[in-house]
Amino acid sequence: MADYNKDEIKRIEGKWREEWKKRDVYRVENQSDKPKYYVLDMFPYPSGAGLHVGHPLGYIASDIVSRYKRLKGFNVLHPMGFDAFGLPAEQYAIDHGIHPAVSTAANIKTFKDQLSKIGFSYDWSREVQTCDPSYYRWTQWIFLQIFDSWFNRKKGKAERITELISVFEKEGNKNHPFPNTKYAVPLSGSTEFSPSEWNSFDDRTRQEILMQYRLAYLAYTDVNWCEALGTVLANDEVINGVSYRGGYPVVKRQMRQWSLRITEYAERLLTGLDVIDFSDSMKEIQRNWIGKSVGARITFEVKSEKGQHKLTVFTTRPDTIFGVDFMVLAPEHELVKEITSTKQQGDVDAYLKYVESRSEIDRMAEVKKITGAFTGSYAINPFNGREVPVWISEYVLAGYGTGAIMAVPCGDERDHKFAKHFNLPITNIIGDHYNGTEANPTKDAILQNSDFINGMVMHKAIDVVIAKLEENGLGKSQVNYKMRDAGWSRQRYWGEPFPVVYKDDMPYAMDETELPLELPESNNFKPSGSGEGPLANLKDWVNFSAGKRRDSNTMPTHAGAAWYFLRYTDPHNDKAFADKKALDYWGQVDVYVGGSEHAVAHLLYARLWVKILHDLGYLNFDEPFKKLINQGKITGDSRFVYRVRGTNKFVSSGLKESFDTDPLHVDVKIVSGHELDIQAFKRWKPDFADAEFILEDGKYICGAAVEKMSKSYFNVVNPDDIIENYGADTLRMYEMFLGPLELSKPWNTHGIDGVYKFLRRFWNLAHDNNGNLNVSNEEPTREELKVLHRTLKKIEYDIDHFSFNTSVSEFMICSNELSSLKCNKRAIIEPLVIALAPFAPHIAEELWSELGKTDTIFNASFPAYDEQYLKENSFEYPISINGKVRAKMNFALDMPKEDIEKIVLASEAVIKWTEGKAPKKIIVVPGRIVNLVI
RNA sequence: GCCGAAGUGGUGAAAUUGGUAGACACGCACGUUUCAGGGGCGUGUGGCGCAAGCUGUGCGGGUUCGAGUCCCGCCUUCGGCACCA
Repeated sequence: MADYNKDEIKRIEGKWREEWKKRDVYRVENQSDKPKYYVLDMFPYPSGAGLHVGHPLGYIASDIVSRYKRLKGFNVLHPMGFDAFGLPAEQYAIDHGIHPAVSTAANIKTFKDQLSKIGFSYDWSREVQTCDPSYYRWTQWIFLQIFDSWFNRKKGKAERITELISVFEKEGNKNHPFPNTKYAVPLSGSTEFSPSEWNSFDDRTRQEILMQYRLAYLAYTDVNWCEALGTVLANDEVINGVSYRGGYPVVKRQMRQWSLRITEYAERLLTGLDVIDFSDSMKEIQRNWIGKSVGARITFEVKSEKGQHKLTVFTTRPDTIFGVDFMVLAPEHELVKEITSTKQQGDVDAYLKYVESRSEIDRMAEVKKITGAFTGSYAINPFNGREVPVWISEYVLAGYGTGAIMAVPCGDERDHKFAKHFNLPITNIIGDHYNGTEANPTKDAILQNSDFINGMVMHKAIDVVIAKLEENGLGKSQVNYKMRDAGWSRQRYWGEPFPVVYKDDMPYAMDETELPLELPESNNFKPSGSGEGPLANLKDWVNFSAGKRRDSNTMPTHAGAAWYFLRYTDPHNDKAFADKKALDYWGQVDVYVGGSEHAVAHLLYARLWVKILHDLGYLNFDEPFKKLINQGKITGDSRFVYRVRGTNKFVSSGLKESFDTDPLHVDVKIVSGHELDIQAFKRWKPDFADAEFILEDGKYICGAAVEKMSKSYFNVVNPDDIIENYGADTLRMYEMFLGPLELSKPWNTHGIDGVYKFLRRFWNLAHDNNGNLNVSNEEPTREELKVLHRTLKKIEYDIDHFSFNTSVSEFMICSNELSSLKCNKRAIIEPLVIALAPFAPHIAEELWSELGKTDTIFNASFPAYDEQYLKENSFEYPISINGKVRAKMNFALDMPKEDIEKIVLASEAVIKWTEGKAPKKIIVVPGRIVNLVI
């Protein structure tokens, strides 16, 4: 027994870490009489750099929640694992010749060592690693279920391919047309076939047709090809049209690749957002990504030298149909070569050549540049027969809608600029709302020059026009989504191999019993150069048998992460991805804590996989995460010294303007606040051993900047160092105290003393000067009970609202008050120790055991607060007029009776006088009467 | 440009949802402790003012007995998307 100092903290924390492990207190069972609660962290990618203080932020929050829920009587699942496939390990292997499996295992060990010191309550027996064959066996298995499914649009859900086949046998595909006509190529001409046609197709044709429907399918899709790196890059490795690494140009190139048909789930992914508890911004990011727009498809006739053609456009504004002054096609549009007139051929060819010459970078850099060419043909407005010219231009994207638009210059800014640039006439259909120099996209104008919708308000005319289009067979209402299908092939080594075998170039699912298809051993991680991944180098593996071939691509890291939360429920199962009973028992994740950077990719894929597995009957829920909390990033607080150019002289920040200087990052460890420790600086690097300094007021003051934590900025704060000096409990509480969880904030170790002092004071409440336990069994006073119950209530409220910074404050207030009351009563201390346990488990457990408890504090129950102690300082007084309560007043207990009477009379008068406009509630506090005016 | 979030002391931030703005903590100042010290404890600390007092939550209006909180219009910062018809 000693003071709560550095050595004692080490002893306590070490002791309990051991003890908890020995007693296996974190193990969770899959059945219980208690209600379940599932608290999940986004599992980390184990990078080589180890943890910095930013990483544990979310983990601490989720740990507090899970410990609290456990104290509240829930059976809590709180697992951890590793997203262990991925590019950095592969890149490291290329650079250092160390196999990804080796470096990944080493990194995982480092992570676990660091995590274990922070006192997390993970059930490590449930750990998963996505690169483990016993795990990715089931990633591959789920992939095969997706491959074996199609989306029945009539029912809005996924079904087995066998059901589609029986539909084809009975009725052909007339009720289930190809989902994506872009890829519907196996049939010559028509995209519709009858049952008898289906039955006459050979197996190869059938497979190709089925491929068009599968939720995991092969197709020629664009990839980002980087010639300089000789490899394909993922979208997030391409920044503004150049490679993330090296900044080399990137071009689009077609390759046969796997995709997931996530677009079929666009609507469900969108409506699902309404029933889950994500932040507004997170939902908004997903909504934007899905990008739903409602409008109509309208078909125009086009007259050209070669004859009549149909041109279909998508528009969200069918009400502007009479303002159409021209049409624009994407340069890639298939109709371009059909309708280009002889006279315009030169212009069009020149333009197509120009478009082709432009790289992605050029396009992005010059978005505002207006270019285009006239095709020489005219389209006919289906309502009034007006002929308008058809142009081509880059600003119309081939990949969205139909790749063609009807241009309404008075209402659309881009169309307007285009019209002005090429001197095309502009029809005004919105009267005064159009000023002749700028388009106005309003929906509230009264329509003019608009035939049968003249005089109508625009937003009301939309449905009228659609009805008329459908009536005349000229178009129909249509919903469009920006979201594209998800590319699922990566030309990489360190990922899950696709569990398929190609025969005659068609992929067939491997048998379930043959899984996992293990990643073959290799020491060659370099891309094959042909655009294929490193696995293509392993010829024996790829062409493993005559006439049979394996896929040389691997899945993206999103694959393993799309379902890991399901595996935690039953991580050692080798008969299924998880037992149905376990899945049903744990159900949805109640709280998911992680960074907002996964807003689109990971969260959408996880939601997609769960929806598919739900449709196929494996899950009884179709949203994985009930509630999502995005913890903010913790940034680094960098420090700079200023070296006078060409010298070894360093000038203090305030004086640097008088010199020509270069800023250099300096290790934050040798700076106290902003003052540099000059001796430590001289020792830091040999170059600085005889550095000279120009000081201000005898000090060297450093410059500062908030940046991402990075080794190269020397601003990384390692949690191990904090734990070494203050202990894990202080680290945990301080990270929470720093500010609201969702906020990003720079790390600053300065305030940590406050939290440390609190823990010491709390410790001292129950200990005498010699460090011996000193609690009394006296009955607590009303005042002490008030402090206790107010604290318990506040802590409950705060944890339920994920407001951990205020709970830490509340503990401080509580301990300050108890200190000044000199309260060391067991009846007060004991419940507070339980309340503190989620935040500072080590010290709580130690106090708990000192108080004579033999069982771990985890199995205690969170003390309930009692309202009766909280209402004591004020009372409520109803104010009645004619026997009806019209307002309530709260009076402080110590308010003199005469004053209360005066106020009540005055209030009644006010309420009568103002006829009910008076306040419902008036707070009256000592020394002040709030706004009583007669 | 569009969408989302947010602007409160020297600093991190509270404000139980419309009711004493700045809790709690850092920092700072003063005091104290047989205190060598950057340690412990205590007091003070939004600004102006000796004071009573005045003023104060990005800016300008509004609603209300009462606004950090609600409404309208701006400004700034941070995130997301970016020719999506």
